[in-house]
Amino acid sequence: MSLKYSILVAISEGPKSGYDVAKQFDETIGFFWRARHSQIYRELGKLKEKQLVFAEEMQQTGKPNRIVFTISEAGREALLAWSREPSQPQELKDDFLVQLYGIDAVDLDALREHLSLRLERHRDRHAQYLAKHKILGDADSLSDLGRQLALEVGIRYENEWADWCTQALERLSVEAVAKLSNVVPIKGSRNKA
Amino acid sequence: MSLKYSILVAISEGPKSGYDVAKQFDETIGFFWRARHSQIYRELGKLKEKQLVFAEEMQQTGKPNRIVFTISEAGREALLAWSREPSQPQELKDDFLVQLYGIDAVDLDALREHLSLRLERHRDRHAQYLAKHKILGDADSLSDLGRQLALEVGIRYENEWADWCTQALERLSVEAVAKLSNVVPIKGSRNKA
DNA sequence: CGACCCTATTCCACTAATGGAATATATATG
DNA sequence: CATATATATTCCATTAGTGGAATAGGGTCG
Repeated sequence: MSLKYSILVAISEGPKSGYDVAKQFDETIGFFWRARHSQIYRELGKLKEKQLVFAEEMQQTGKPNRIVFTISEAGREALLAWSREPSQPQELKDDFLVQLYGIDAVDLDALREHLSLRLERHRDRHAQYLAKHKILGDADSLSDLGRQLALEVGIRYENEWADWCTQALERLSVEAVAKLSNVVPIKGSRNKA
Repeated sequence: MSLKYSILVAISEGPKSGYDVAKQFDETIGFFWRARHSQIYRELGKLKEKQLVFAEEMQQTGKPNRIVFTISEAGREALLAWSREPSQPQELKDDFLVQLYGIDAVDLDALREHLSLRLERHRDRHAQYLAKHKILGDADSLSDLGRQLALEVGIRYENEWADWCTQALERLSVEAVAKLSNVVPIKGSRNKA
């Protein structure tokens, strides 16, 4: 529900075109709320209709005209109102965990491969967040502090996942699983064999 | 995209009615993939159409007839195929982080309140996952190991969030912020004041 | 005995998000 | 010169998810 507000936050920092917002989503806000440019433009249209932003068309040649959006007083109020109602924490929602849950019905080798891929990816992301965090340095303003804290969620998140992947790879290794399988076949009362 | 497969996983354990699946979602799979019963019934219908499950109506009096779904061979294959293609890790996507990012445009007191609420909630969830994990004991079968690993993601996730909330509450406390604000107003070139 | 929860499913209106095609020009890179 | 990249927006088809009403008889608790 808050793509709308994510965009409003972006514009609250200063007037921006759809293109600018999309760029900012790629670089910063998108860490916490991803969106395609098509979504952004559509949402921007709605914000304009509701008069939370106003639009100004800048003449350009060669490219389509730039439409610059500025937040309105109503927009600022909407942002405040939004921040006052509690938001739902993101639920864990992941194919991969479902696959683990149903591990008996699934291709174990594939799972291991996916684990390695994820490990890499989480490490990358972790490094990315860390770099952004470093740039902020010691937060000496409230707005830096906010961004820092937000990034720290990202850092923790990716770090835990990476760590978990490493563990999971060990505990699901061929050798580790072989040790298990020897013990269970008696108990394993699944519908197959 | 994988509500479909989450349901298929549930049914792969043994024949179940929509109601059974919904219950299981409340208790276990739903930790990793939430869904309303209305979604489940709809998806079940689609699975049946695609012949990944077959349905058998059990006569009952008093209540609507129970429709029991059993996985088909095609269903098992679909599950395998699904597990072979890599899944996208869940993106961090959270209103709260966006609010932090836009902290200047937002109600700070409200933010603090929400942080406390979240802290509680994450602690609750953490305890919940931990309890489920304990029940599994030392995983002595592959399927237990899978479930254990899945739960461990939940445990880590909730734990990190709880930890972060605690930190954030300190660093966003009135006193902490007061110290900041004294330093910055010169630099703060926001559009207000 | 009334209130409420459990079993069990169907249906529907709605909002949100995905993802990519289409269009058009300037500038930079090799 | 060709190719790619950056600027800038519009449109659209589709999937996924939310949330709650409607129906209906059974059992449980005080």
